[in-house]
Amino acid sequence: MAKDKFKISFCEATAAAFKSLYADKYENAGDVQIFSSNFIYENLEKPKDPSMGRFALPVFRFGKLLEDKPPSIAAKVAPESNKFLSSSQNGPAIVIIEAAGGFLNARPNAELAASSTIEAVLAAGKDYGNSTVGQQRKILIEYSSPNIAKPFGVGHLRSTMIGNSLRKIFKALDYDTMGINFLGDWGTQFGKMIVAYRKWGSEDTLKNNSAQNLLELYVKFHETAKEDSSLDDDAREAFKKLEQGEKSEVELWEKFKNISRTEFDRIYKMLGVEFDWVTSESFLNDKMAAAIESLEKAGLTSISESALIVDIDDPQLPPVLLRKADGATLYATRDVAGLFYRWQEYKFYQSLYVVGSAQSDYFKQLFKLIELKEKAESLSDNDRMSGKVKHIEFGWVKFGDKAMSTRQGNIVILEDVIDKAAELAKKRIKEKNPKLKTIEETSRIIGTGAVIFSQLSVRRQKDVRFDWDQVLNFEGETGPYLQYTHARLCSLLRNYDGKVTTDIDFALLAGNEESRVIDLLADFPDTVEDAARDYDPFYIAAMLLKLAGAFNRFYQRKNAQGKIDRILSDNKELSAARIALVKSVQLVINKGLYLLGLEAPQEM
RNA sequence: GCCCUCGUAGCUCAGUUGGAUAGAGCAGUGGUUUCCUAAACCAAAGGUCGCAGGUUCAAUUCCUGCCGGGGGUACCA
Repeated sequence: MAKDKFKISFCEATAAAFKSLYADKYENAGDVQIFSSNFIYENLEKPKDPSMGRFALPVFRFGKLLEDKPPSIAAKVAPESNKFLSSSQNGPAIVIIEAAGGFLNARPNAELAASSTIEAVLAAGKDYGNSTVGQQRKILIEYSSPNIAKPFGVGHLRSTMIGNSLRKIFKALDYDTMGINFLGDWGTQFGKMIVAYRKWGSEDTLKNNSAQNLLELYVKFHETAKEDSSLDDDAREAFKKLEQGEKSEVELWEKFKNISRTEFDRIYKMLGVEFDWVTSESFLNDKMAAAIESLEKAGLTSISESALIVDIDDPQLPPVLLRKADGATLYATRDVAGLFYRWQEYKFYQSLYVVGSAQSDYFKQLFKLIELKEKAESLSDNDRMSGKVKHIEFGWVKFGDKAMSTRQGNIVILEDVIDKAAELAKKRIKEKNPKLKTIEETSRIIGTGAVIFSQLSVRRQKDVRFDWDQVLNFEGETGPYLQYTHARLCSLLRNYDGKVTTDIDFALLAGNEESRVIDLLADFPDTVEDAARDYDPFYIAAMLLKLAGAFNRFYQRKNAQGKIDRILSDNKELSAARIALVKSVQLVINKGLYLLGLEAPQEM
């Protein structure tokens, strides 16, 4: 929670009330617990129901200390605190405190909350929600990282969008952020592709719609290999040749790679996803030997079943394989080399790997390996990356009741989904707003917005179901709902013929609906920090939905006559006050959508 | 077998370090537009929080066991 003046006043007032009401207990206990305003501050909570107040102090746990019953404590302290508040200030009390059972609920003075919040938002503008907590510390975020020679499926979307959003969030908090796309362009799978291509493919396979053709080859390989395991041996052999630099294998590999790269670039552009560094596994080919050597030097390696391994001293985890029995390397070999390389190169504050939870054991292995190595080298804390590298895991994208798996061909092509969503959006625009000039562009924005938001509106750790009906529904808790609300706010701003200013009567914004909107606006900076702390953009998505809902209720509020209480009316003073709130909401929704990686249309 | 993870309304999900009558959206029901964009808003309806114990003033939240889904478990990435 942000240190705002409302909370500070509340804490000082209640601490004073406790001291005077329970003077004998205070004498014995001293300046601890509820007698300390700092302690109270740390124990503030947010009520479940916003109508109960903006923040609250539960007093249950102080029953023993005060030898009093919680409801009785609250009932005594509330009026005493209020008395303290009104006597210590001239003018109206800054917060009003109410007892409710064992809780002390606090409601900031609506007019003061409106002025401090709206002034803060409008002064900061697009920078509202930013902070300097990052202090330019280096943070690496690896995300997306699809495998070459496979199509970009909905399954890749989760990592891509979570990472893309985290990159923006950390940038907003002034971290020196580096988004990394680590393409899978090496490994036995390319042996498989080469074998499959030679068996069933031709030049044509690489021409039209070739990414799709590559997928078919890949799936066919796995289907056939189930019956005939000699194919797997062939694949290992082909990869070994590739790794040894055999010309015909390398040529094929490069063709696969180029096809995929072109495809990926197009998709990232469509999604608005950015990276600061696009690298790949093969980039590390010449760095693996040194990595292995350093592990050997640290005395960590051994030979087991003719493979080179690091036994990581953990009964729960298997050893890390660095070299297979046939001498070829593995993904882990490259990842380890990559870890060392990035640490050496960037000396990061943190390095994040946005990768599915299926690989959580694997990351535990890697981190353990680092820990052992740095211990063996007896590095100083400053020189250790141990503890700075994190696996940001997330749940599966499920399709039907199965996890999406390229190998089983259970995959939905991302582009198909976006196309379908955009098409539907276009249809809706033609019905609702046929005069819109930018139909094509706007329907694209809405379609991608729907798809992206579907990935961010569930907590990171949980599986997310891909369901056509849900993705193509633009109502309720969806990206298009937020975008629509934004367009509506922009429309109000267009219709207002004055200038937006904070030179207004904030008392006109003291209604319940307005106060709810204002509370949420005030929470936004905290929400951004929460999202960074838990590496989960979901917090922002959830907050925006609440904000949009709160605004829409305000927008459609009816007066006593049952008519809409319009934001813009003949009452100039009222319109000026309301438009300042409108502008604030528009800025925050715009910023929030940006941090999530969605575009915010002006009109739709 | 062992390890990890999840189990909340018909469906999809929230529920912050334990706290106030467990909240939204979708679907379904009823309503709101002389139109500041109805992709919206309002109302009613819908729940033994997987099951059983335990810790606590207080458990959906923490601990143990069981049941059920998913994942992982050295030469895939």
